[in-house]
Amino acid sequence: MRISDLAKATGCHLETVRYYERIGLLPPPVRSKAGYRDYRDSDVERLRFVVRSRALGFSLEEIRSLLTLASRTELSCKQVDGVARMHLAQVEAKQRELAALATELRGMIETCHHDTRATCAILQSLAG
Amino acid sequence: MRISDLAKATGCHLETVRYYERIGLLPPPVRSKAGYRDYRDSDVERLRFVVRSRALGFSLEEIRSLLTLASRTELSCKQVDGVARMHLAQVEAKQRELAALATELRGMIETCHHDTRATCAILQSLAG
DNA sequence: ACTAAAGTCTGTAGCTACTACGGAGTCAAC
DNA sequence: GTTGACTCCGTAGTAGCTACAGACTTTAGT
Repeated sequence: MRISDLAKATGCHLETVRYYERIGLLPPPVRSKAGYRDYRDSDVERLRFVVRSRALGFSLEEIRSLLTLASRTELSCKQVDGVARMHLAQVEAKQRELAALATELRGMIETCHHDTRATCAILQSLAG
Repeated sequence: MRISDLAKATGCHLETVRYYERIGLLPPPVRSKAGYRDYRDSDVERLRFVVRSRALGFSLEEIRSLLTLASRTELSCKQVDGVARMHLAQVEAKQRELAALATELRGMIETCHHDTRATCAILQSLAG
């Protein structure tokens, strides 16, 4: 399977596949005589895992950890759970941050009387 | 006023001040004989505007626009309003995205029976 | 067999918004 | 005069890609 097939099978951008290999997130695949990358089904699985984890907002470092953890199937999944909970906590923190932002932005926008910029409530609010 | 004073007065990191100057967000200030930057009160105001806008999540390009708009005090603030509303819409979009993420993460975490990694619902969910 | 198009290779540079460094010069206090 | 704090500039690093350029290979069509 060539790199474009892998990309299609996973929904991952082709250049991103090479990037993931470069940073060691994907193992270097076998090469054809001409030097073309040749992927297996297991590579599709691994990259799917990465793509799905990225879609859930995990960082590449978190994904690296998850992949390492996943490889030892016989051990407890406590640490996996830990990574997921930690990430959820970060997402929730970001949610609170954005909620505060949105409230403030809405306040600013509502206060504006749509007059000239000299008296614009938005600009005044941004000025502090 | 020297750069560290400006930084203190605005809560902006010192190196960030130089960065903002380099990218043209702040005007190059007068220099002392020895080449040290010498800031005025108007620079404090402008940088405060930038810092506050950044805290509200505006991008540097949006801030650049806002600063340009703000300088023509006699004109309507319609465009200012537009920038703010656009930004709010982006924040709200991000909120929806994070809400979906959080829901999915919570589902994953709750489904996990805390057994071995081979049967871990989190890992299975990430695998697709 | 020949050609043209499509695919692949590597390495490098760009993006956002900073932050950190090295090595040199400057200023203020003791 | 010397120590320490400050400032200067230019460059490189961060995350997570994405986009080239220029060379090579494969594939499809004639």
